[in-house]
Amino acid sequence: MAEAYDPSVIEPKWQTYWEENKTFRAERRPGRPKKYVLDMFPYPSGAGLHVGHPEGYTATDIVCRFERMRGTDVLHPMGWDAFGLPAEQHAIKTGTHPRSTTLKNIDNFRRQLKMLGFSYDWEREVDTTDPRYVRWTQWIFLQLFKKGLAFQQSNMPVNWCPALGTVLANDEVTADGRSEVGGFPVEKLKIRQWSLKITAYADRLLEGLENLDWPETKAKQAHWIGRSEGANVDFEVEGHPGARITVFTTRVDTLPGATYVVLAPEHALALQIATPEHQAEVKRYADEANAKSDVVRSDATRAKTGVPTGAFAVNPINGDKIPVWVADYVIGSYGTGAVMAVPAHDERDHAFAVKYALPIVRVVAKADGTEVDVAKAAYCDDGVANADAVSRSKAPIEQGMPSEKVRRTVTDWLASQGRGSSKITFKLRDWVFSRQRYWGEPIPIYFPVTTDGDPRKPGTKYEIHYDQPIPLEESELPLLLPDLEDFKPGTDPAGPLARALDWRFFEREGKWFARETNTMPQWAGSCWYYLRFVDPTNDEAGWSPEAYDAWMPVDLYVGGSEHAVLHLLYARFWHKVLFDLGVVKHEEPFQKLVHQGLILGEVEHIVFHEATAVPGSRAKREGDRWVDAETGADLTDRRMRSTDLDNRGGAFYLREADVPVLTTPDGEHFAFYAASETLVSAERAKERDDGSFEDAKTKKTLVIRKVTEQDITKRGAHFTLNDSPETQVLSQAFKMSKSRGNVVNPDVLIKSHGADSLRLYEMFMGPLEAVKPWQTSGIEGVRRFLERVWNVSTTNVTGDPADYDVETQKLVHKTIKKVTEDVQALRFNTAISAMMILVKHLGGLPKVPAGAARALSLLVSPFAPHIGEELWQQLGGKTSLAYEPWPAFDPALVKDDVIEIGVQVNGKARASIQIPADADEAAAKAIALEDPKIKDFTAGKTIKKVIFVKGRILNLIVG
RNA sequence: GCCGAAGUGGCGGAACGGUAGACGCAGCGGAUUCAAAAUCCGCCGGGGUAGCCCCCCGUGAGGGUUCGAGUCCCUCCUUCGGUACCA
Repeated sequence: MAEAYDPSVIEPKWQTYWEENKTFRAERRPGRPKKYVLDMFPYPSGAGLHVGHPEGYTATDIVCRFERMRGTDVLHPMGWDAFGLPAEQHAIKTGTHPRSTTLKNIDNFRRQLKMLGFSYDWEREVDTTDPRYVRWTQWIFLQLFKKGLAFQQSNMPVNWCPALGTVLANDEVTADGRSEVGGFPVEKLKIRQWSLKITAYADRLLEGLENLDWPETKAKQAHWIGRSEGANVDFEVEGHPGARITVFTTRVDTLPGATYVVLAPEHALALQIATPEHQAEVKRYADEANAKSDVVRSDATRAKTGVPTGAFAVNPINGDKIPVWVADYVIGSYGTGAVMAVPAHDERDHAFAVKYALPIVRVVAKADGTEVDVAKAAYCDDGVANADAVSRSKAPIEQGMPSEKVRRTVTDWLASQGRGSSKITFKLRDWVFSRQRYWGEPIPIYFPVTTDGDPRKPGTKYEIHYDQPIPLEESELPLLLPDLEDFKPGTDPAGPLARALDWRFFEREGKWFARETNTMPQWAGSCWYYLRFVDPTNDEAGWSPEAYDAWMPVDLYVGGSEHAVLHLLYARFWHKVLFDLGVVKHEEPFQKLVHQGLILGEVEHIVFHEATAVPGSRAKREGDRWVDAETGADLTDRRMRSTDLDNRGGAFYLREADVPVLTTPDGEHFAFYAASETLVSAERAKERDDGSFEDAKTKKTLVIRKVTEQDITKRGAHFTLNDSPETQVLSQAFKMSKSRGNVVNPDVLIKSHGADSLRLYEMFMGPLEAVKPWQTSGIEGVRRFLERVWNVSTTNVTGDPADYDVETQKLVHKTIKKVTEDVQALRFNTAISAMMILVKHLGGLPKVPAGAARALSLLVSPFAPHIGEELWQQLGGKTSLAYEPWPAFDPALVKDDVIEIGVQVNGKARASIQIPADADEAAAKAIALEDPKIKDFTAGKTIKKVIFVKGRILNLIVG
């Protein structure tokens, strides 16, 4: 008896072998096909790998190992997207330099990935924070700058939190304009920002999607780009000969029905044209709108508000004088920041017109000419022009003219009058590219400084001329970050780099200059890493044309769908810019894209109890739980945001119960609840944003209790409690999160079951793209499978061809066919089940043919490479099987001579029969009619019709 | 609201328009064992009948197309993801 399967021995053995032999070094050999298979490289967080990483990485690894065995040259690299906020936050807390944190985390990630046996070419590892990498990120920025695609905007509104000394993203700001962390006031500050002109590529980014083999992500990007065709129309303003309001509309056919014009609060003309008696009101309204957070402003369910300017615009199509309003439902940054309002045919305009009693004029009828009642709701569909449209228009509209034609007619007429033109508008905005942070690529730009001395010395007066940006010479790259001691954001929105005075200011030929202190966003490094992988150590260029030709484009790109829009759109944008520069040769970088599905935690069964809030002062820590100091009862804690609490002179109270919470020294608030005996059925429980649950009716917090499968039974569509069959239980898999405590650690699983089992299980869970709940017992199932693979391949193996029976040969070849096809289609779960069937069969044989065992080790090796290699060696392989030819199947052996097909009578399955594979209809029918069951169903009836699909079905229609 | 994906046993999931539930997990029964673990074998949608034959029902709901629908079409419901005063 051979030794037992022990992954802890064979896995390190083969990992060392691959490393020492550089088994997976990517090389191009003449005359071979190539495949560039790319994983989205990770941000090396301190938490290490989670089970989501190996999912996509195993999928690509299987493809790569399979392709190598089929003679393909494979590029399969890995690297680190290593700039980013967590390392910087860690630095602020601990004073550890982000570089050392980052390097430590990278080491940990690399160790974990190597333990999983991925066939990366580790000589191509890239790190976006490496100066040799940063150099070329900055080089690309300079190209963008020189093409005018990187530019500064001086008054980009940002969320500035003075208390935290930092700029916040929109989702870090609460609805009432405070910081999510700490609840400090947030101001809208207009600061100078770098932007990239991605909008210049909007059309090409949209068109480029067409021929890509991408999933629904294409639709998401198209939606994000948001192209709309319409027209700009100019309205003159009465009493302001120079002023002209340009509106963008997609429904220029409704122009005769425009009864007022609305400007965004930030529109430049708003204050200018407001009449004296309306000035103050317009100003107040604009200020209020500006103070509102974007979250509040974009809440479409909010009632519309607005104020009149007192001014009147002239509708160019009929000369009508219509009022000009200011309202925040019009967005300043989309279109022209002004709309013509046609309440009869636009929902928002309708709601606004009803509220402020503005006239509603109907100019579109249904296609058949019938008029729609627009008193209650707008009619927004296309239709035909009605009589009013004709009478109210100087343009040659005819009654009954379809909307599409009216649009062309009106646009042409406006153009001829010089009052409008057709226009295409995009939702896509330019990409704000600067961050007021330390741990990012410095922007390789500096500015002239006028000063009365050395601007590095305190008290020196100086002025930085941001309007005169100067790019660094390419030879001066990379521009590296200065070493800082203190990474805290300060009072200066220019960011922490502004404090590195020796770095920031420099003197050249008697003149002073100041470097840009903003850094690039984390997206920058990931915008081109796939290009660096083809030539990772090149110091003459980001990549050479030869290396590019050898490997690009990326043939398969696998990563999470959370990057469906931003990363994938930004990278495509840079690629197109590089294409225009002639340094890349394809318009699109990623040919085929697949998103692996999220892996959720194990399913939890949850029972809800009514709860009573307990004052924070009574909560006592006991081990890792909280108890009520008075009653000794277990308490459930809930972390609260200060904005959800009542602040009474510095003491925070729960709103729902008027009970004080516990506030920790670092400003976190915890509410506590004691469970009551009263159960609440799951259909009444509603999950809150913070993960806690409330009663949908009473809005009161519910306490949860986890139960096991033994405690519950499925009744109808739901699980209910055995002890209380009316109480529904919530059975749900939640997203893995530290706070929920349902995170599965790959290190632990590798230790207990081995990397091969983990890889195999993740592929066996279900389709790659699907969201799937984790099930630890499932990994034990695939572990058993690997044990069986091991046992059939190491025990009783016979080299005698006489023992290789035909049935086994057939099954081996069918399995080869199935696995080959499934791997090519990325259907790994069904490929594994096919191998399970083969192993089951081999296990039942008195002796296992060596040919079958060898085929099995080859087939299993892309999925579970360590056991594959080990068995291959034990079966006589002299070297790694990584380049062993993938087994071919014999078509003759895949076909069966006798097959089983179903027989239906009147479309209902009644029996199955064995027939020769090449049997024709008559033969099949004859055999079927001999079958006793079929005889029963056809007895005394005539066969009216026979449907026969060769190899599939026989259907007898009788009557 | 809009766009997209998906609803199949106790659970994860299979199924070119052709015998629904492959494969695995959990469960049940048996073999092995002094015993247990491990392993191996068998059963495993619901109901009827009853042991092993067989019949009926069954892929979110309701219609439709078809000899035949989990699969195609229409309407609706639910879940998940994205997005949202975008004129």
